[in-house]
Amino acid sequence: MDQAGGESGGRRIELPGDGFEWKKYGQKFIKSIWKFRAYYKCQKEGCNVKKKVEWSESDPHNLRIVYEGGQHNHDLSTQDPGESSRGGSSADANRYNLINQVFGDNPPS
DNA sequence: CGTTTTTGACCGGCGC
DNA sequence: GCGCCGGTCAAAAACG
Repeated sequence: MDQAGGESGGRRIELPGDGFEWKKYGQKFIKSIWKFRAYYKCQKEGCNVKKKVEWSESDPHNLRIVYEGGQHNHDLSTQDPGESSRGGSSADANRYNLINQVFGDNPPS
């Protein structure tokens, strides 16, 4: 990741930090929908959660993130203290109960 | 040195 | 039965 890459080439796409560590294990261009698809896996042991990122070649800013696997096995380490301590930290992780979350998705009408 | 990332290629499942 | 697609893995290279 950043530590090794040094960004000499520079990541082509900006990934929204969701508070978890993911390892990219695949990237492919789905011509069926004319969009790129990247596959990430949670790097926590016992955490078989997978993340899929899909974005269109013309709109790299439109990221559609889909979480798979359900819930994480470890506590969500949020960068913002207070948020997790805010009434029911477990509730925060609960939001990930929905197997799939979608981000972006803003087709101009 | 360790770690991570990137790309290519391969395989299985499904539909008709 | 066959073809096609999506998904995953492996290896190599580079950086601090």
